[in-house]
Amino acid sequence: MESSGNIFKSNLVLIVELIIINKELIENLGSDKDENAAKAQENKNSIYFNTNIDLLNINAAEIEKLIKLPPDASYGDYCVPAYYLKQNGFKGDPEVIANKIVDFIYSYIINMPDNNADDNAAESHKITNNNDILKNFKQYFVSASAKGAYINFYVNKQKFVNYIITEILAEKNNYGKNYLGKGKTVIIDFSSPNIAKPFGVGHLRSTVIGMSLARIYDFCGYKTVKINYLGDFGTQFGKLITAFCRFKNANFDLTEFKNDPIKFLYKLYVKFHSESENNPELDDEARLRFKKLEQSIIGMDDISELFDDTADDLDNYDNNIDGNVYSFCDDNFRKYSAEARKSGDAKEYKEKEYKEYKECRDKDKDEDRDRDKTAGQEISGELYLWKLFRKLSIREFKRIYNIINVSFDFYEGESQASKIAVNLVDILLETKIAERSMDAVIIPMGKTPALIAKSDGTTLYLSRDIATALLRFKKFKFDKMLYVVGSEQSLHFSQLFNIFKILKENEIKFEKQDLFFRYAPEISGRLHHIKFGRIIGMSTRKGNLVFLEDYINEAKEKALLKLKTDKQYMSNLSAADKSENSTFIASSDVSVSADAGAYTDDIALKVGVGAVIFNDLKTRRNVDVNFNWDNVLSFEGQTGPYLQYSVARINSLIEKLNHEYSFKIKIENLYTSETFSNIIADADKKDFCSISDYDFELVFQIVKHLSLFEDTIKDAASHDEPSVISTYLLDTAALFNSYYQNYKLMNLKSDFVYNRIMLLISVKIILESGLTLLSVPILKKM
RNA sequence: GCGUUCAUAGCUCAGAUGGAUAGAGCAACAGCCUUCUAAGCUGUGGGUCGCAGGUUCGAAUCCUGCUGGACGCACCA
Repeated sequence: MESSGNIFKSNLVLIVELIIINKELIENLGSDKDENAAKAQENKNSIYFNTNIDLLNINAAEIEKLIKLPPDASYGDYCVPAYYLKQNGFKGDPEVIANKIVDFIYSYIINMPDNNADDNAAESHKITNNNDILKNFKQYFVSASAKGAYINFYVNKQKFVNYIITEILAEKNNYGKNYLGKGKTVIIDFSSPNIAKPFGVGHLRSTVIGMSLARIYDFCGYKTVKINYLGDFGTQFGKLITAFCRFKNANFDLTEFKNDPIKFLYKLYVKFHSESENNPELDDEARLRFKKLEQSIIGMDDISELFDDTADDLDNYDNNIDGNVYSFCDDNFRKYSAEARKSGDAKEYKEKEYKEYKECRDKDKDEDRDRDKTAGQEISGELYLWKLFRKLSIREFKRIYNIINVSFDFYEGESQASKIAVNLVDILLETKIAERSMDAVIIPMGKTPALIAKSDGTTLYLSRDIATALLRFKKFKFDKMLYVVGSEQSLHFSQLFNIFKILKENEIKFEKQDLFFRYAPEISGRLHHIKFGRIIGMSTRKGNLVFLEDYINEAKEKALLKLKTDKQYMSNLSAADKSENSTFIASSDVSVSADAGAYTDDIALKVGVGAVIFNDLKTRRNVDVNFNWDNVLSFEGQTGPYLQYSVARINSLIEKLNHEYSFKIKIENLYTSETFSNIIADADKKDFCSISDYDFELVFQIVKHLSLFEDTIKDAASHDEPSVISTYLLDTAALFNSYYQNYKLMNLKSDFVYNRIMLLISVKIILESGLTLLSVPILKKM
């Protein structure tokens, strides 16, 4: 299915095609060679220029790029810079070209009387068709002018307004959708918080940018897969497990662990770091514990049960916390660790470690089924605790994501890939793509080689990422994969992408490998790092790290304060309490009987969330943002609440007008019913702009802006940049608010008001679509 | 030192294949709630687009150099 697109623009495309194909004629206009004009004068019904635009070997999308918007509405509604046409064979001074083209448009199109199709029907089918192009152009455009090097076109404003509004009412929340991604799959890897740490604002940007991109790609017809790649692996878990076991007898408060496990673990982690400064033995133990963890996982035949996110184990944890948790704290580990360190010099020690590690892995290859059957019972303390921390964290993350309208199709983790990563390292060594360097394994490239295995044989972030990409390609055959990760990891991703490029160059070496590894060369070119700048100066007012929830709560409190001091809001709220039929509450989220306090609370939360999310999406990704509490907590100007407020205002206005004029427009069914189908059916008769020129210039400006929504979406998708939509929505809201303030609708003639309600609904549809794409909550009332 | 990236109004930012007069919002100042929600609207002031060259008919945008900031540069993720 094709998007209907903007008929004004597509007609202009056809005319530009006509212009290009008649290049020679146009260049000769006014010269001796200009015989056409004379002939045209003699016989107005004949066409003396080439109208067979099918001869043109350029597709419409390319032509569309030649069409721009003038910087000022007084210059025209669309324009074509004449210097752009030089790439299509036009020569000479752009100003002269522009003037000649405008002459051409007047003499051959605008001033030419309409042909009867029959006159030329015998001549050629194509010409008949193209006469329609000319007729359409005259219908949709009223004039053209040359100003400097530009050819400016003016639309028939009345038709334009009617057309766009009808289009929006017909398509509703599908307006602006396109099919760029039809049949394609895109994976979006975002958020990626670390297990056992509170969800900090550090991960907020990735989360909101990723979620928005997912919605945008979906809007563009892609199949999107949202993946949360949890930081659930690496030495840090060795540290955490070490701390959990070591400090359990010291300042260990199990009640705290039970009540808020994530914050508790975070404290533990901080404590580990302060202790390890004076006690490096702790770091050694942590590394070993991580190694044991990785071995436990690699030793498993089927790791999928580890990633089953259902809550069963957690119920068990809640009930048996004392017995279970303690039983897995392994005191003997300290002895083991100390002995290991004593056994010989460092190099020998490392080799011993690596040998043990290999043995453990090879056991798995021997397919020792009996051993695997009992693996569950022999679960190591490290594995148990890791699993527990992981599940607790996911439970907590899901709670937070729910608040900010974020969801995932899959929760993955680095741990899932470690087994494959280990095999992969071996293959890369075998194929001589990788080599050993100072006991570690590297892939040489440029100035900084990529390190894919540590000298003790354990995997690294990079090797796990290679493996993960393989796993995902096997599963989804994605066309594109976006990693929404901060720009500080640019080197990591350029190495990752480089590795896949190298694998592609060495494709032939993979022919003998398992099918799985033969995917590797396919992946090159499909991966993209969607980087974003840091948030600078982010700290609480007291100077500590900020957790997302505290951040949202602060915004919510501010909104609550504002609501409670807002006389209008409070009087409406109390009126709603008194009257069951109140228009105020009838279409709101909460029933009349519900507690007004809870209702207010809900609004405040959504305003706070809107402010927080929008703040991260309003500027372009790549720039570092200076964090400033006053800016974030401001609800005025270019903010999320301003947009939410605009929607609420539209709702309120429509409701009042609806009631006042008894229109019976069922706005609450806007997206679900056949609403407006009658209007759309006789759109030609319907006129959304006449009656008066009271407000028409601004109405036209608004509608013109609404018509740009489609292009805005494409722009946002092609640059992976949600802020394009943010900027667009701010302009939309500003136009609406200006209209709202300057043109009062109450007390005007009824059909005029009716038409303007259709305009308001169109604005509402665009704002709501846009806010949805950004995951900013939409409020019916504020 | 090498690499990536950024520098536009007092502040936060738009300005995306080079193109018409560089735009918004905050803040400042002056107005607007006996008619639709003032989380709003109207107006004023405010810019040598970091600096210096270069390419071009034309540069905030592209190239080079410089200055200043951020980030990264092998066993962390």
